[in-house]
Amino acid sequence: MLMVQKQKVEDKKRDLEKDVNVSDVADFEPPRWIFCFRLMDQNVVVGYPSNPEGRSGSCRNVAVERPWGMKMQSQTSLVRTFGKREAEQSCLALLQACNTFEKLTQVHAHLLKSGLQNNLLVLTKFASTSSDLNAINYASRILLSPEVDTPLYDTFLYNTIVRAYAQTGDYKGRAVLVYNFMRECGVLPNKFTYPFVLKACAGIGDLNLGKSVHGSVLKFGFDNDVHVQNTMVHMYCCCEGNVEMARKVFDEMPKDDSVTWSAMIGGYARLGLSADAIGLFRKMQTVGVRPDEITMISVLSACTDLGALELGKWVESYIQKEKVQKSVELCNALIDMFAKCGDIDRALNLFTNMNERTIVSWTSVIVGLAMHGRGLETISLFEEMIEAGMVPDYVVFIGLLSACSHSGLVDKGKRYFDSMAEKYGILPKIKHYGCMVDLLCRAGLVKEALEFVQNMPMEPNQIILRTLINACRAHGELKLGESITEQLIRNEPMDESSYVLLSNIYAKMLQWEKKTKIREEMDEQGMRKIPGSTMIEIDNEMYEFVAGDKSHKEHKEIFEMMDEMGREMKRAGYAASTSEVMLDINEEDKEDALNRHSEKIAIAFALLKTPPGTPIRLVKNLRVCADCHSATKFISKIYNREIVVRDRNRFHYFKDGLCSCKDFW
DNA sequence: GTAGGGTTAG
Repeated sequence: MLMVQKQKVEDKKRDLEKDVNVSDVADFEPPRWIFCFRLMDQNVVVGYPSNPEGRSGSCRNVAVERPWGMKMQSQTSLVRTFGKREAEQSCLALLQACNTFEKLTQVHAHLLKSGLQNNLLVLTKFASTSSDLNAINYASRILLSPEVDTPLYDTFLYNTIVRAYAQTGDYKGRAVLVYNFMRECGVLPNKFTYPFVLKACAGIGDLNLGKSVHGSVLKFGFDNDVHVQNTMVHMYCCCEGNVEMARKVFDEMPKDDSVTWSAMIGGYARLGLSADAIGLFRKMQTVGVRPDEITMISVLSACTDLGALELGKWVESYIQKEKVQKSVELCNALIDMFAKCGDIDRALNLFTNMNERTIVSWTSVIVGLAMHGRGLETISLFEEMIEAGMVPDYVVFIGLLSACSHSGLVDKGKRYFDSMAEKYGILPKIKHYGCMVDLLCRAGLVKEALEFVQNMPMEPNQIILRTLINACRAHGELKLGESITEQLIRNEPMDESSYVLLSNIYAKMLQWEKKTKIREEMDEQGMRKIPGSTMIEIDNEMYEFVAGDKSHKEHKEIFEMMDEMGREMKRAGYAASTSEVMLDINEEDKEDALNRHSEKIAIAFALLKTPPGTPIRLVKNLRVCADCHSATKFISKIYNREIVVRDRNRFHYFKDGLCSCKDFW
């Protein structure tokens, strides 16, 4: 008679929806050994199926409860009836049925009152499955209290708490504390403890603890456990400056699997060592380890970083061919890759054909469109997203605001910024303020931008100050720029980019002595300007050029090509924009310096290496300079080539002497 | 009860 049909439960659930307490319990998804639970005169009955051996088909009431006015069988009688494990499971069922921390404490108090003492197994299990920090704290407080004696489950219990904290966003440090406490109590870690605590170390970048855990792993001989070592690789990759150590662990592992390779490839990719990531992926294939979906996501992220569209396309076909499972996340990575490697239409195409989209899918296309300067499309896509019932998060607003900024949509940007808090309840973070400063600065509203910064609820960061300084330089507010830069250098005296900014301002003010002094100071401190570089992919190989680069074996031919380009451009009416050159040299030398920019070298190389009419794709590490921008426009017309340039923050499509950015960048 | 992944202003 306790065989309640599913339909009946559903009906009851619906009837009782108004009653918060009961429906909370009814929402509970029962573990598999509990086959039914039903609501009977407002009592909750947890029923068991026939036991695994197939004895007795009847179910017994293990816990009968009037909503939150508890009437429980005592633990001893539960144990007598069902054995220890089942008794614990029934407690767990009740605790899991609490979907709020408040309910948890209530139920736990009742359990204690009914003689079901501190059931640590149940509590820690609850904490580990809960994302509620309060629940984890509550359980760990009990576990760590001195009067608790946990002879049976020592390591397991600690593992559970360490794991729960390791999975939190901001409290991974507590996982480390619990681990330390566990060691102090003389509880030995096992092979499951290490991945948890290493993950926490990785999350907070605690290299010292990571190393000491590594020592402990060696001491107890867990260094032949592939799971432990995989997390070790991950940990070293996440702790700054220790890729070499990660690689050492990786190289010395007696056996590895796709996870090991993913950890190492992903580590390289996250650190921006994209060429290493791709190289290791190629090695992985020669070794014969089958890459999985997650490997492919890391590889795609490396392609995205390099702007390696051809390689990215190859990865896509590889995914098809090898039938790698195409999850939403993998699709998102593909969309991001195509968008950032310059094939935004392919990205849009993939996006439209997805049957399930997450906020990340939307964000990827929105950011992609923003990078391509397609501001109005970005906005309509955002509106479409809202209509589709997606809840916007703070990341998508960064994409949206930067779209407004790249397309000069000042009023729209301001409106969306205000709507964040008003309409969507998202408090703008410093990055959103940064977007707004950028928006105002690009539109030439330097004074308004300054006012905006002064009225911000937080202190401006270095990025915002730099945006202001660049705007001051571009719009002739040199004195103001100088004073902000000096402030910037006082804040962070060891950052070379501030010195570069200041020296650029002095160049523009024609104050060569001050500029030389800055350069000397930089030399004294051993600082160097980041050299501008341009990358190009030809026949699946990436080539990188810096200004005046003669490292390529065909540099003679390349420079001849550049001379020819220069002659053709002059004939077509090109004049070098020497005002951007920040060197104290004469006009002729300035022109020469411009001609040797890495972008022009890469274009000359591409003209030599690719058949007429094929598009040229370039990836720069800095923003494209005014002279290269103008020169590239000329070249696109003279040589009848589509030239796609991804610079530090957006795409430029050069065709027939025009650029898609409409000279606004 | 075990590991590994993606989106973020200049």
